[in-house]
Amino acid sequence: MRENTDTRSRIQEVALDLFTERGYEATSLREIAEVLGVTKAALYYHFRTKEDIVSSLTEDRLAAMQRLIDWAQTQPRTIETRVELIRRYSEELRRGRHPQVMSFMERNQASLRDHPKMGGMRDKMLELVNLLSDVGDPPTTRLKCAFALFSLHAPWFLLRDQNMDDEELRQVGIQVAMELIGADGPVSER
Amino acid sequence: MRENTDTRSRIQEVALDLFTERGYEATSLREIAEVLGVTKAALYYHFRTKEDIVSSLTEDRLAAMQRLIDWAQTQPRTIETRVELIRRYSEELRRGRHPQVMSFMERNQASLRDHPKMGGMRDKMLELVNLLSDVGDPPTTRLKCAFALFSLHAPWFLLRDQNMDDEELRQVGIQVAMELIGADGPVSER
DNA sequence: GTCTATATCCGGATAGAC
DNA sequence: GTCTATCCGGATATAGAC
Repeated sequence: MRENTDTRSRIQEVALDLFTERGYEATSLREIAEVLGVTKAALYYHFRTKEDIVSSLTEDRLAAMQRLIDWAQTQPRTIETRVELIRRYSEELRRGRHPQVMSFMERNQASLRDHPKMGGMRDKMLELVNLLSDVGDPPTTRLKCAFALFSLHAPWFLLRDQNMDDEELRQVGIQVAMELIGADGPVSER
Repeated sequence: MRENTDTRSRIQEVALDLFTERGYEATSLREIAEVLGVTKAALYYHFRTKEDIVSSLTEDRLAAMQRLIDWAQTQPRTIETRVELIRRYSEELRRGRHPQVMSFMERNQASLRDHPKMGGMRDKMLELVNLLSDVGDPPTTRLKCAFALFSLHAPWFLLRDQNMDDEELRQVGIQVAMELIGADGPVSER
């Protein structure tokens, strides 16, 4: 584990790009190898299967989400905690390949449905929505909380046409998320 | 065109289900034929290619969106028009297979990226966002308008765990959409 | 309108040399 | 750590009988 040979990392990068743009199933290992200037067999030295490449891509993301959940569960269920949860979630997205990984999963939901790591992802997302809302809340509130999380990675593809840099997009996402959970601004409690 | 042989319609139905659940690329024509109790060759009588099945599935949806855009462009750019736009969009989703088709496209974005009909879909979505906002509006408003549209089909998969019927889910979507475009409720102009 | 049979191609994955 | 060569299965699509 954790053998960060340069090639391993390059494989991840190219695979993530192609999986996101052309689709997971539509991207063959041959194509990935071709872009890297190596052969399929070379990939199999670094990853046992195609699925394993996806696993390696999502592991960091899952671990980060779990840490966030663990933290939030030790905190009081106040609006301040939720604001901080949003802030920390968004902060994570500045590190590594997290935004691309989210985009990849977003756009390949159907193909990844049976992937071993996906169940965990869905559970963690649900858990985060639960932490952003209370048991008695109406469905509209739940929907808005789900959007709040979504809002933190959505700007990269929903606002692609505006030309804004990563940090600006991130701020837009945060602001809308805050409104959606009922902190700050006019989208408050109801 | 428009030969609504029973089988043709059944092919569409089965294909839509499988494409949505297992993924477009992962679903073979053999599987579709198997579920229907016919052979692959039978499918090729009704549809020239696999892509054509997708085209037939999305055509109604695209036409409905175009009608909506055409209508809105003849109206004043007021909040009342936007409220009515949301209402009509949501009303469409009660007819035919529209919600499933949206779900299918949502979950297979990457695989469908190069599909001929997809460019039109993206353009129309963008146009609708433009009709829900004004040129000078900040990016946060644009993001909220995009979410407003999304809110009209999202309940079906984001609120899957609550057990609510189609009409209840639709109402939840509408209410959140209204808040997001700044009509009704506390999520108003800002 | 549906079948059988087949052509053609390309996918993921493995074995074993270097 | 990367290569060549190859296996095996299943994909889309077509031809032509019924």
